[in-house]
Amino acid sequence: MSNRKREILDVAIKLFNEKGCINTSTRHIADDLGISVGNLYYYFKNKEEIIIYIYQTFMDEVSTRITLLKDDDIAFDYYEFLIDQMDFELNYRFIRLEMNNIISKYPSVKEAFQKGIQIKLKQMKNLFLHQIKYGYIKEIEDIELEFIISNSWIIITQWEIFWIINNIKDERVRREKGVLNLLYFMKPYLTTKGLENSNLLTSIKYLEKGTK
Amino acid sequence: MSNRKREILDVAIKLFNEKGCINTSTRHIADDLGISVGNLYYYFKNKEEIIIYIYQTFMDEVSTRITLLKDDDIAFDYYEFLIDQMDFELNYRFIRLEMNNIISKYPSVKEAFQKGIQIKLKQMKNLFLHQIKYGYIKEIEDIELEFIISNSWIIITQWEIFWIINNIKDERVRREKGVLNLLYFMKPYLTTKGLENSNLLTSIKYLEKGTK
Amino acid sequence: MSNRKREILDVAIKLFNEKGCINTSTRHIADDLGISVGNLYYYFKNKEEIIIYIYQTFMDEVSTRITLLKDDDIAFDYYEFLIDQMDFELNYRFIRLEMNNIISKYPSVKEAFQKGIQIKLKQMKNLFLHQIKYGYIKEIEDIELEFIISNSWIIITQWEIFWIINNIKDERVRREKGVLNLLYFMKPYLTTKGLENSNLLTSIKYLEKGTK
Amino acid sequence: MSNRKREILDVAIKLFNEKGCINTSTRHIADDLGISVGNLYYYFKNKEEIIIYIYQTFMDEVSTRITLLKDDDIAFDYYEFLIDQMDFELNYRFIRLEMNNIISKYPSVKEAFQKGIQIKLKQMKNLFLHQIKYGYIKEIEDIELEFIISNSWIIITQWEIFWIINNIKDERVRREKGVLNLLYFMKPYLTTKGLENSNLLTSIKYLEKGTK
DNA sequence: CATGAATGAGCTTTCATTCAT
DNA sequence: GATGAATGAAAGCTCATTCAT
Repeated sequence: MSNRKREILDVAIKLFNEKGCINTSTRHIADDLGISVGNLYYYFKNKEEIIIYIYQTFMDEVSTRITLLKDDDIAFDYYEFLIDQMDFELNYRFIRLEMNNIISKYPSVKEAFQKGIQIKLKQMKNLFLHQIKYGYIKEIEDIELEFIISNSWIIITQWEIFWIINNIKDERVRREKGVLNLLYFMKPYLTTKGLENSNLLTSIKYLEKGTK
Repeated sequence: MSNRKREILDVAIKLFNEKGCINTSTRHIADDLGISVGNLYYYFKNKEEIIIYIYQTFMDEVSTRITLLKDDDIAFDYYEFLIDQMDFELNYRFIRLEMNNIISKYPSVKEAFQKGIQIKLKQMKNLFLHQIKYGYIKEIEDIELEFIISNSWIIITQWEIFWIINNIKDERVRREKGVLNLLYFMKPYLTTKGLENSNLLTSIKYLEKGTK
Repeated sequence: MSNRKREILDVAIKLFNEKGCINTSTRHIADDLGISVGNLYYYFKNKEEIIIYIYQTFMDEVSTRITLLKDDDIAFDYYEFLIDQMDFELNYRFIRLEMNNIISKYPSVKEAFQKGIQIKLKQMKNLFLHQIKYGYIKEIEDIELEFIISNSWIIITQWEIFWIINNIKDERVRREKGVLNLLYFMKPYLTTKGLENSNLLTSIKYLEKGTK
Repeated sequence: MSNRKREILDVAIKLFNEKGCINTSTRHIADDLGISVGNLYYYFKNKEEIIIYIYQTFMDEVSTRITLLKDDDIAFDYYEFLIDQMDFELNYRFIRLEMNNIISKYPSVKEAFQKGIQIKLKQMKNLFLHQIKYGYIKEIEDIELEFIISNSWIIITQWEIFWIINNIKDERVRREKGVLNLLYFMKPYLTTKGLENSNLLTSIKYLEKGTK
């Protein structure tokens, strides 16, 4: 990918996160970069394509970040995973926050989202099954597991709007709250072994100090 | 409130839910009602005010719907409450789905949202404390309770986007999935007494049949 | 139709004829009239609609101009009909001259054109049949008649481009040449009775003087 | 002319005929050929020049195609001439169909057209005079001949728009109709000798079968 | 010869809002 | 109360053309 294309995407991501994707015009992006609109359209055939490229970048980064769990008796590292994950997701906040508006305005983006979500859900299921197998997470019936996973997805992607409305203005603080949201969500599903051997509880304690 | 004002709000709500708030123009609302744009602006000074009024209507209805729990030893009626609650929330879906865009475009709406969320959270907390007091829900430390409640809010308000992206096209089916999301979310917090005496488990079973 | 709507159409017709329909932007029209573009779009939902309205106006005027031939033994008045017809057609020159470009850019205009042409062809056929019946025009086989009529249409609608390229700059002179094109085209089909009793030959003579 | 220049013209002609000259961008031409826009502008200083070159190519081919009638007593071969002529004109349809737009957008193209038309008219006149001399076509006064020739030009160049609007979608069928337009146009001017000795009538019969 | 990045003006269209009547 | 004409800014996008390399 050419440098300029990268630059456009970077500026677009920045502005989308700052002001919202819907509220950011192609001219805004061009102006911010100091190029002409025509030039922007030389690299991308329309705004939809910009969004799709951003989403692909996002998904690519997601893939490289996957904690590949080998089939070993090892507890999941909640802290590292979540801090890392959410930190990086902040760079693409607009995707979660404006998902519905984006979908209804740019239909082909919806397809990209649908593919992306399938991958995420599979990864999450594998993670759960692994932790169940080695006794870190309690046995769960399959149908319940499906809903636990969808609840995880909802919390992972939608926590931020809650803290925005609750007027937490510091992005970093928000993110820590978001991590706590997920840690507390997971807590009841852990076995005694899970609570004793994973870093879930210590992570909670560590983050709660920071939050105060 | 004058009849006309009410009519405008009703049409606005209808269109916002159908096509999205951002995609619905003031002219569109006026046309649908069969009045002039000028007249619409006689009743509301701008689009922002319409949204705020809708949100107030929404909050008012929320209040009247509150299951006022007396201080009695009685299990919470999950089924009736959630079905009723979510059914009614469908009438204001756009608020949840476009929350972020609305906030960033109409800053004064944010304040209304902030007030509204405080009320909701207080209600939810009372409910939890009541059920804990009578042994239907496990004892929970205060800080954990805060996050359980924020997680509840996130799931209650944000479940729909998950099922939309997962291509569940029937609104009714989506809503039932949403109810299941919350029921499964609550399940681990219930005591044995809670599981035996509340209708949470039977509600789950009942809804799972329908969903298939 | 409101005055403003009429004004917009009039300015549009003027500019379309002067600079071409394709080369005239909606902003040109608005500027020429001294109104805002927004206002123009208040009256017409898009440029296509403007064109269709113009074409309808055109066809309506065509209808009122139809020489309704009763079933009497009377020679067709070439002069009055053609001078009148072509004079008025000058006001809508762009339709003939840019037909192909308009059709390919505004598909729904094509349908309007198609309907219009059918009416025209029917009228022309009736006229021929009437003149044949009373011996002013020679007997013609049906299939030949079809092609004579299509040739008439081609000449009636497309003569102007010939005289433009041949550098006849005066619109009035061009029109007289156009009339002569059609008179000469008709000439071979007239019977002796036709030549003696209609004003075709005298019209030719009259116009030729003017042209020189 | 360099090969590359030729290639550009060929692609331009192809695209102009397919999608219209006005609707074909320089970038489109370059892409179709697989060269850069910059390179295209190395060979032609602007789009206008491309059109002029195409028109010159067109006129050159016209010249080579001229049936040079020697001063012999021989009937004109309508069929071969017209099929050949119109077949080849299909390759430059856009010139006839968009003539007016092209002229008003690219004024210097107009001059080229003007020169071209003069040549054509002269050829046609020679042809008529030759056939009159040997009694195939009736005697015609000079001024009438001028108009017959201009009518021929109009029909030869403008027939297609009629059949396009009449929804004849097959190019080949359209062309045959166009040939018939001209054959029928010529018919009344032929003498008995002309009708008996030329292939005009047989051509008509032959083509009418195909058209049905 | 050839590339392809860059420009800037222009296009059609939408929309919240105002205001004279 | 009610109308609806009017505004002007802004949106997404296209295109002929230029120019450094």
